[in-house]
Amino acid sequence: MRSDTLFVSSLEKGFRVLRVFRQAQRELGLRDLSLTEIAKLAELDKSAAQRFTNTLVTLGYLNKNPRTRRYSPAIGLADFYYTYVLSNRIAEIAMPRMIEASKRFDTTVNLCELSGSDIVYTIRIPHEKARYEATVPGRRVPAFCAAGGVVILANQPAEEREAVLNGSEFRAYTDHTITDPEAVQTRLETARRNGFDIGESQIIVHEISTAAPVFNSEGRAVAALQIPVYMPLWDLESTREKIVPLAIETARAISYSL
Amino acid sequence: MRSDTLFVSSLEKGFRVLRVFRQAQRELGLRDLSLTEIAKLAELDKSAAQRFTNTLVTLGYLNKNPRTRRYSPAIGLADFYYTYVLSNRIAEIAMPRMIEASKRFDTTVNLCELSGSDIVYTIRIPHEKARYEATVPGRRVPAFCAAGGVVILANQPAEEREAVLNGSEFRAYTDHTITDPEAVQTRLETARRNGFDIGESQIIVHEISTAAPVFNSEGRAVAALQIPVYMPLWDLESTREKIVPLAIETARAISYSL
DNA sequence: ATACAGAGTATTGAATAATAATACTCATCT
DNA sequence: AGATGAGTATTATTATTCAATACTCTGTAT
Repeated sequence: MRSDTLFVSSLEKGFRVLRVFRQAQRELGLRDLSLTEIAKLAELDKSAAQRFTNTLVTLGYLNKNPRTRRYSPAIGLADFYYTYVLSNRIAEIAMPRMIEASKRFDTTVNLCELSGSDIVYTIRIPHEKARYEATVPGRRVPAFCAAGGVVILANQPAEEREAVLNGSEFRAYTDHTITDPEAVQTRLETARRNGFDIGESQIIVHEISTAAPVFNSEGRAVAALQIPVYMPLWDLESTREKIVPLAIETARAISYSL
Repeated sequence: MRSDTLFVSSLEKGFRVLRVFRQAQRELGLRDLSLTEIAKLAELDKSAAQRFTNTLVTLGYLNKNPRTRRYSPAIGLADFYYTYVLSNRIAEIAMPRMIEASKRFDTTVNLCELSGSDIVYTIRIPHEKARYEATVPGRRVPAFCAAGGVVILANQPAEEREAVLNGSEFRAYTDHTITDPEAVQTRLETARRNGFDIGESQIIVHEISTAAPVFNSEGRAVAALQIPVYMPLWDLESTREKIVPLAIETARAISYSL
């Protein structure tokens, strides 16, 4: 049994400070925070907040505006994403194929991977104007209702799928989100049988999201190739006819090269 | 004078561990590392390396392969990029304009910002197949010879520009890289006068890199809009005729909305 | 104009988290 | 079979971190 002496709590506190900026964006719509706000959100006392923010500024991961004294995430954080994607072989293999796929119908093309009960969009080829947060990599959305999450979960061992679903909160993001547990299961079964999933307005209203699973050499779904299109330019029929084959074909091309 | 008691050295050691993965990619071509390699590269003793890697795995920022016992960057690191770009107002304003610009001639379009003596590509709209590391955000390149860096430096106060140049190593990346200090200065002056820069094969052979500065409301260059095109499909003349106006126009549109 | 409250900064003695030396296990190589 | 090095686990020591507190500054209320 691993001992707590192997856990460095000061490091965890430092990351806790970084994470409050994401929380502030999501819950408060704030791009920057005062020291007192950071202390509260990170559940640290004032001098701990002072020490950790000072350290993060010195290391280049936070900026401090000298006039307002408010803190914001710094460009040094982009280094970590770069480090991550450069070690991500799935992303490297997918990238040229996604760029090519994006041109077929002038659509955005994304790669996503499971993380806990979420999926993370790790690579994006933006092609259409959409909400800013849906154009940049790194966004997390719940796996149970996102097309990319559905196809990954559908193609996993049953007990792993159940563990993820049990850790999920089946919350509605739009009026169309499928949250009934039986309907969620049916959707997963259909996705497994079809080899793709189409979600309509599950997270973003008017978005038709098509995804196909990417398999590794052991036959395990490790990622999903996802192509969002938008009503009214696209409808379910045109998506089935054009986007579904493209998603499946691109996902397969990636899988074959893994 | 700020005291060292405000610096949390355990936090710095944790980040030092994360940064060795980037170093391993760059210097050793390795995607994953053993505990002993991490200890060496991070200049930590074995049990410190054990404690920090264990903590980073627990927090979701490193993966440990149970079979090989090697560590690699984890998807949790993408959260930090997302946090950073969501707080980056320049990127948010730039994104739809970059997507649109990308379609004009079917080219990649990038946004970059100065960081130390480097520029970091913070947003990329990939459009052509290129080296993988040139298609994902987060890549750092030296500002003195990259077109994006040249136009940012050219439009900054003289003492800030000199500070960056003095902190730069004028190293050649290709046979074409301009490294002579006088030639670097001439290039900066030309870029300032022209309102754009074109670099040919400065960092990547056969790449023609065009950049125009993005100004904030105080008239300060805060970013650059950069469009790479590749020989032999493009040459200097067609780049001047088509890409330069597009870069300037897109950078201006971004500047006007800041 | 003045007083007050809260945010932010700076200091420091004490506590405990982190250090790092070391023992042990296991796999690989000779 | 024995040696070596990587990795894991343990623990006494120490110095890093904690957190209480003093001080400064700014904005707001009276």
